[in-house]
Amino acid sequence: MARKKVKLALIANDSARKATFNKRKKGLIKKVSELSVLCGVSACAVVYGPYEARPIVWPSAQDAQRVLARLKSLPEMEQNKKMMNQEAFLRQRVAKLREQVKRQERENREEELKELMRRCVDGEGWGALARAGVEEVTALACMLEVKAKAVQERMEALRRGADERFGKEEKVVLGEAEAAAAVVEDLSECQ
Amino acid sequence: MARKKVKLALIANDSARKATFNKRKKGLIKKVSELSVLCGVSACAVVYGPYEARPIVWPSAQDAQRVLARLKSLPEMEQNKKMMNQEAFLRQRVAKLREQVKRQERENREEELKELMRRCVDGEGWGALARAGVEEVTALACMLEVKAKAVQERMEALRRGADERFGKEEKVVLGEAEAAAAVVEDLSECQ
DNA sequence: CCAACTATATATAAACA
DNA sequence: TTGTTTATATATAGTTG
Repeated sequence: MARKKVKLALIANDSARKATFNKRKKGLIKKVSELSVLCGVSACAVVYGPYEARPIVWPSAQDAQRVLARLKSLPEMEQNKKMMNQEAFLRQRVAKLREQVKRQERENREEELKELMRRCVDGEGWGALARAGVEEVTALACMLEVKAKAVQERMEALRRGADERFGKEEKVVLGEAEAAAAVVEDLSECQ
Repeated sequence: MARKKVKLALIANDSARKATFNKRKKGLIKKVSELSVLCGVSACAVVYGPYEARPIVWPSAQDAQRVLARLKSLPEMEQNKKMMNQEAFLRQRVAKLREQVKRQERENREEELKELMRRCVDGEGWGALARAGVEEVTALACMLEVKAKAVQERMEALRRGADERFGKEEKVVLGEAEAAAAVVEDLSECQ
């Protein structure tokens, strides 16, 4: 950020990397503390340096421990169970959706639509729509609308069913499980 | 840090504080990720916002858990010294990653649609929609609606033009080409 | 390697849209 | 209010001693 723009990649030169590390670590801590003070929020940062055995932590270990406690409070079994339940539930709904969509089919126009689609994905691209006759394209538009509506309605019904099926408490727990999962995923970049 | 130097204290004005929070949260996450990449170190940040139920975490929950586990193994005295506000850091990371995923999905939407269409016309039939994931089908529905609308609008404009200019074949063809282009463009409205 | 010193790159507070 | 733009304040890469 000075004298020259630095490419966002591991700094090859060893001493340069260390120097940058120390400078930026300091700046980062400052930023965190400023955010915390200016906005009155709880915030923390942890940096495991390759040059230090222990991580630099700001502002306190208590916050980190609280986070850990929250994550731990979600039994993994519970999480997996509920996630599986949800997945199975969704699968079931998807199966119903398939039938619904099938019912919407109108055999006569099916082949027309398929033919147009075939042209769209087979070299011609979307321009195939323009090259098709006006009536054909109009029919396609109509069919697409019908199909889209059917799919969306099915999706909504799916969501309503999910809401009924899962009680409030369960939903909260589920949300927490998701949050936990998200948290777990997002930390993957930390060494 | 601009226009005027800000005193390091809680920002009294509520909206100003919120604005600053969002700006600095973003900047902090960027700094953390840069430090991590440039120096090849593990680092994370957690920000508990007063505006969000869950903390912003960077870079991922897995790393956070590892970091937290490591911190736990440290004597408490040590912890207090080195701990940073991890939860907020982690929250930020999650938000950032989600944005990236969103952007990527948006870019790929066109291809996904074509792939789905390909499956529909290549043996699987409409059941391909059902076998696709819920999110995929929902996105498809959105795209179909947008495309259908674009096509119909173009067709109407085309007909109006045709009524005015009796059988100018060339003009009509040109209009249809425009319609094709419009259809492609309008996908940006999806999610 | 550290500290200090610029020249630039970034971040961002206010002003605007 | 949310998103841009602008003018400054900060952060920091490369340099020097």
